[in-house]
Amino acid sequence: MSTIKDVAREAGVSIATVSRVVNNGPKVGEKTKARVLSIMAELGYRPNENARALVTQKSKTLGVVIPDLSDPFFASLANGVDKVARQNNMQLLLSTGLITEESERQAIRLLLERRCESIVVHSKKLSDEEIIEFANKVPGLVLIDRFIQKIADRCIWLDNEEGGKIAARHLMSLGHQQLACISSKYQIDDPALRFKGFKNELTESGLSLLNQHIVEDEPNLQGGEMATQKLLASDTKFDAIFVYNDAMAIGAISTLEDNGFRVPLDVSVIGFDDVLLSRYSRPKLTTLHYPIEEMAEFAAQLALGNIKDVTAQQISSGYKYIPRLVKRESTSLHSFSK
Amino acid sequence: MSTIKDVAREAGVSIATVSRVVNNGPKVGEKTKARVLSIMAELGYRPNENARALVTQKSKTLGVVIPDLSDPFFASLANGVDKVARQNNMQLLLSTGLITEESERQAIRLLLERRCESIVVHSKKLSDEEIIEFANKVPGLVLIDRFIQKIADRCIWLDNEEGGKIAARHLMSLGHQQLACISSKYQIDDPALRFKGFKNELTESGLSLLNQHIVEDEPNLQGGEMATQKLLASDTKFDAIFVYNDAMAIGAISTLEDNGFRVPLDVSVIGFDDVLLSRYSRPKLTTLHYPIEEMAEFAAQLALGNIKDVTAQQISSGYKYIPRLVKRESTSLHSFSK
DNA sequence: TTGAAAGCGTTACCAA
DNA sequence: TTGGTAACGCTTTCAA
Repeated sequence: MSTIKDVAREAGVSIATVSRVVNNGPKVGEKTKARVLSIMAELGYRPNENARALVTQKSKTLGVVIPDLSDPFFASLANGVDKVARQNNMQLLLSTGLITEESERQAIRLLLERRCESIVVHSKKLSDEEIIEFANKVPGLVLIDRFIQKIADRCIWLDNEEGGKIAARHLMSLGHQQLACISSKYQIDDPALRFKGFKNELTESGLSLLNQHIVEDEPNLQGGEMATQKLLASDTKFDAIFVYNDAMAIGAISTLEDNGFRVPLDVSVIGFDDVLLSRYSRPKLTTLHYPIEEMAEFAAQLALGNIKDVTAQQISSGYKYIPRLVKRESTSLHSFSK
Repeated sequence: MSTIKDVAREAGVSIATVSRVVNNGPKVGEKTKARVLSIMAELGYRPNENARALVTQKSKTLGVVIPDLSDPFFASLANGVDKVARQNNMQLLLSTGLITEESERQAIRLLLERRCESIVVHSKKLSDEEIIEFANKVPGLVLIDRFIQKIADRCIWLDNEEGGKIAARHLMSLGHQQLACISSKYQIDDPALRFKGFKNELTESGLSLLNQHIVEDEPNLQGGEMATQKLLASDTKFDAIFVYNDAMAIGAISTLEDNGFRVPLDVSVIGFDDVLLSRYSRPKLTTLHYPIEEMAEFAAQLALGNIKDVTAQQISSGYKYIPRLVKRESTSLHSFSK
């Protein structure tokens, strides 16, 4: 691959001049410019970005740390960041970190070694302290899907608790009174917060959520099916289910129908996330929209320093997103005839 | 961010020594090594990969060119490449190219400028000639989902035509005789090849495919629904449908059931791709598995030069993958009672 | 308008 | 076992 020197030699000019031509620099004679340009084309010259990064101290690279791309959720996240990267003439450098503390740490380090000045981090395992440390070191590091008070102004997160409340209100507004929940068996924050909000909202309306009305399983299709079987086996009565995510919700619907229940006629089902799946299910799933791509785009802009006017609100509680209720076909007015 | 010089100064050694420590180089005194290591930790020193890339002439980066990450298909592709990158201590640099000729070209160029020596390219718009030119320039450039004879040994592609044949055989083996097709309205290679294979296989068995039995629409859920309505409206008889992709197939099932047809009892439906969706649909979709992630992993290994023994077969027709039939619930024996 | 040269942070070779 | 130094390909002053 030819270098700036080759071009300079062939064109009979100095490398400084070639550099000026490459960068559309000022003050280059029309004739020299034309000659250099033609030599560049002839040689197929392409400037070496690594060398540029070294001298200019900027990498033209937007880093993103996620477990991997196999989960559509993270693919959407990465896609949002990539969109912004492209808008800003930068490229996406992916650093996948699985879900161990050490690999998350390593993923961030690799980005730092490439002198990536803007980084969107999704991390569940690293301690608050370590993340804060990284954040202090890198002004362009931003946290997505997690809230840490000390770096609140760099956190972009979803209010899961409010999501639970919205689900509760929706179900109650339809006349449902016997609510059940299907949760994830993994004890991370998200499910806990969603059901906390859900439960609190019920309580405020004088309804209660019995323990036997909450079942747990793997957060996927099969998990949803299994959980629903447990629910049916437990012989409790319910006319609506709030499910941890869309995949489980679809599993729940499947099992309900296999057991003679019609959704939403006999039982309403509401999911969470609003992934692609929810529009493909029959009946189409009512769910809470998790605007991950939008959040990721915002996070990227924030990392790039493109967000200017920040309110006091945002400085203290970060950039909080509220899930939006998407009414489709899996919930409907409770039929009191039953 | 501190540099190797800072570490050298603080530790009272030369930068050469620090470099040796960093790279676990040979011949470094235990005591100096320990001292340097502790200074490095203290300063939070991280080697600058850009500088390294400049001097070593390797980027530790695996490039991938795709339209974007919003399509799960491309996300899987990228995920496959990323897996291999990680196994080889490299990182994924994403270059998204939309679907215009110029942006595909630009996406490849950006990767070249970063001196990415291994690149997995998905390109539909660039001409064969231009791709060959790039390939000649970069030994580590590999083409996925496309076959070009002159660089056959660097092409990883799916035999769409064979996929169509497999679908035809499956449907015929179930006793179906009145076949219909739902295709994509976009005239790219894939649908054309799939239906060509399908049709040919029918012909060989003495069955024919009438023109009014082929309808087209957008390759998504709604498109599948619309296409199916057209099919029903045309008043032709059919007992099985071969659909361009899973999304359309799910739309087809939905419309069929809305019109009183039971799948697979009255009509068998077979899709293509085997995306996540197909396992979530009811009935679960019978489809042809497109092993894109596996293909992407292989492509990445090939780009890295990790594939050694190549057969004559592969040199002449590239790395050809055959879609695999996945029997689920949307196809079944034709009931002759009807 | 052009060129010379310093410097970006490394690695790797040659001496010591 | 260590250090000095050229070189990687480029940008950016400073002079001319």
